[in-house]
Amino acid sequence: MNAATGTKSVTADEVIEVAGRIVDTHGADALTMRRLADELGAAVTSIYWHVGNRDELVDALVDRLIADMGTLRARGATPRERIASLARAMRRQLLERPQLVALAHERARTPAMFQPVQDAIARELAVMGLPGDETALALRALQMHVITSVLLIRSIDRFGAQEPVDAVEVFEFTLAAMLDALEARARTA
Amino acid sequence: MNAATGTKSVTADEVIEVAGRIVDTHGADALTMRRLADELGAAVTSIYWHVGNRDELVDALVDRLIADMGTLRARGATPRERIASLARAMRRQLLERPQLVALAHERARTPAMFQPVQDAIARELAVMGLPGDETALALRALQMHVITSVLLIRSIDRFGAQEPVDAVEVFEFTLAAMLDALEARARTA
DNA sequence: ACCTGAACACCGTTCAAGT
DNA sequence: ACCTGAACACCGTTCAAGT
Repeated sequence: MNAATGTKSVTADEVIEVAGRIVDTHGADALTMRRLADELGAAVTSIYWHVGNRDELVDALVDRLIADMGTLRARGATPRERIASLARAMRRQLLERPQLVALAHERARTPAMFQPVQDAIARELAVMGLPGDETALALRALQMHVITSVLLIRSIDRFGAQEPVDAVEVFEFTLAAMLDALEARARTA
Repeated sequence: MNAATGTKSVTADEVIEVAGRIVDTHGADALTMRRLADELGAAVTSIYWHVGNRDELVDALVDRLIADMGTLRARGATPRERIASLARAMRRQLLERPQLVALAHERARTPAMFQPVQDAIARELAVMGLPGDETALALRALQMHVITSVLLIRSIDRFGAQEPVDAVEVFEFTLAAMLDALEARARTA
């Protein structure tokens, strides 16, 4: 507390937390320095002292998202089922904070977000018998599919069809198709 | 030409065209009313008279993109090859103006963009023998795949793998996997 | 019908000044 | 070390005033 002005003292962690709440509930555009200052009960300029400028603040937000991503565990007996379970778990986790995921994606931090599952999936692909030189492609395709289903979650329902299609159904259809293809590749190799 | 002020007269078409060039070459964020006015050689406020506000201007830009999308023709002998050719043609066309595609997507106009190919692909799916009640899902999945490959084009290369993977390769892998799955569904039905 | 500048309410950011 | 208000250069938009 600042005795002279009557305004609260603020920490960097506090700034980041409130900023994260604004992004989660009102979207990235709603994160303005003035609104943030208001909700913190501090002057706009004090934010700059703690976290640098808006760009660095968003970077800190993304860093925290990545750090918060707990290590996901594979479930199932076969490599196919274990890969599917990892993809679903990742998707579920990312869907809790889609706004922040979009921010992370814009800043090319998607790789970092996928790091926890990346190695686990690669291991399952090896068990499955996929040739080593096809692992990179498979990982990329799977990651694309997961991130897509999170980033495009809002639009998929109104994707211009006569009947509405469930987002999960689309996700599962393509995931199954990819796993079929990977198993086929492993079999012929 | 306005004789009194020496500034050029401007038409709505002109505004939209210059705005489109700014978006294509410098991105959507670069499209500010003041910059647009500068490049047009007119006052900021005259833009409002011709195209309404920024929001309506972007809508007009998207409308024009959709209108410009020529009807794409399928190539190949089999339904599978014809669907693949439509997906590739669509992708190629959208890749010419990725910034505008992103704008159209944000505004939920993706369905309209896909309208030209939507019907053509549905026809091929019917020839292939896919049950009618699975057509909507297949269309949605294919559209998701095409739009993804355009929207995520910038990030795919740095997607955090050891070796870089070609974007076209990822696109073709998943496309082939989906077509395999659809053919299998058609066969068992 | 068309174009204009002035004005308003927003942005992010810098900086000198406080304690 | 931490917080502040004033000021600057940007935004989009409105409006009364011109021709």
